[in-house]
Amino acid sequence: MSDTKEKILLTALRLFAQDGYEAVSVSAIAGILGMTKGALYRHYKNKREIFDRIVDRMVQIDIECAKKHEVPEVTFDQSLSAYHGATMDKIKSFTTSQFQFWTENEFGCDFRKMVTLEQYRNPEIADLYQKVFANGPVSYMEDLFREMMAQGVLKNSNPRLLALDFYAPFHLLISMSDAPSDGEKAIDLLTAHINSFIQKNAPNRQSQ
Amino acid sequence: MSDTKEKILLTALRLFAQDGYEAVSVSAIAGILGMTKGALYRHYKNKREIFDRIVDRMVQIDIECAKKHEVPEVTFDQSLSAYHGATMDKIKSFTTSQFQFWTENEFGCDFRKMVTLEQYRNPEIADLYQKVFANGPVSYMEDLFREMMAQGVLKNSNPRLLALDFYAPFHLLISMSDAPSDGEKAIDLLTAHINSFIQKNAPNRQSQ
DNA sequence: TACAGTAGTATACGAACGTTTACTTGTCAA
DNA sequence: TTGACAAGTAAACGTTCGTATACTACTGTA
Repeated sequence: MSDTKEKILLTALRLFAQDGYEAVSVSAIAGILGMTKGALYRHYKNKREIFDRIVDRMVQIDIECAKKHEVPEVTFDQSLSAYHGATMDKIKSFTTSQFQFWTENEFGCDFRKMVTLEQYRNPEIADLYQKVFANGPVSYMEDLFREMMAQGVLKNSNPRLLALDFYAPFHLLISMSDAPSDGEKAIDLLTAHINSFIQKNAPNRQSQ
Repeated sequence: MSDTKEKILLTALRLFAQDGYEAVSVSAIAGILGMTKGALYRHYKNKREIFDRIVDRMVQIDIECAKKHEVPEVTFDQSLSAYHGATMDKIKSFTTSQFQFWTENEFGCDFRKMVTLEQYRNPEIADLYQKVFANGPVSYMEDLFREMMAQGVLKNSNPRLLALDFYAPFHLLISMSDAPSDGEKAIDLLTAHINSFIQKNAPNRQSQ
């Protein structure tokens, strides 16, 4: 059936991520797939629709991902320091899997680049960029950390500043992963950062 | 004399920063300046040359900036904690002035955006992006911190990790500053981050 | 077997692209 | 006063753009 439609979407995304929407021609997309641009219009009504379907796809992936990582409440009693460890482990595994998605998964990586390239000419994409890669994660972590502080599973400090300290290296290491040879693996630096963060911000032990 | 040539350069940069090089037409640049595109070719031999001259200009600004901020050696004896404070104050003022350049100065801000948009299709620009905004600053801070640790004016730890912790919020806050309304000012968060960083990483006092 | 629908090609459309050319000014020194 | 030069316009060049149309081949079903 519509295997072609999917190939068009992925090929277009790959090109949009490298050159930007405007710099990619419909002929180029079709050419890579060994067809003429006329055929492409059987599957999408115009070039813009391909872009929109890509964004739709990402939104759908994001919703599924959020559903999967919905924080299931820890119901049984634990000591604070164990709770800190458990929560932080969850944050750590979620963070590293997100990092791999944005740097190693083809769709994630290309989508991120495409959004990066379109953010300054398209206000909707600018919002999306902030929501997914900048303001959004910081505010999310800020709320999370504030709650953890209130519950005493995180050392008290400025939650927004702490969120910035936690998330910013994630953001920077993604950018650095776009360079061809990085020497040290970005993912190793990320886990080192998270481990150091966890250790530094554990609450003063009052049990165990 | 060549006031027009300068206006062309700045106008082109503004458009390149918003839409990307390919999406900007020569006619658009000329149109904004109230001239026809034919006139533009009196000043630049083609579109690409405008781009190259912009990069040249940035390189020149960078060289001048580096010359101005050449670290003049502190010659007179100081206690370690005072030395830490003095060095960190220098880093702090340099960092905030750099931040303002990339976010508030028109040339700096537009150039940053332009490089961001061109990094995935132009290997030279990719190198430039890494050198100026990612790998470069981290490696620079790493060397600086390593030296400071050796001199005992900074608490011992992993210098690369520390460089990441210091620089990443700078990098992220620049991205966040591109969003129209930020609520809290990015520059205030940056100085809060730096202050917190200085306080956390001061060496254990052994004098004063 | 006839036919409707799908997915493709080939081609054409007008517009816009980067670039070049021929021509018109204004300015200033010989 | 003349003439070279600098800086501009208007128009055209060949190409490519996104999109539309007419037509063809294949496929499954009535």
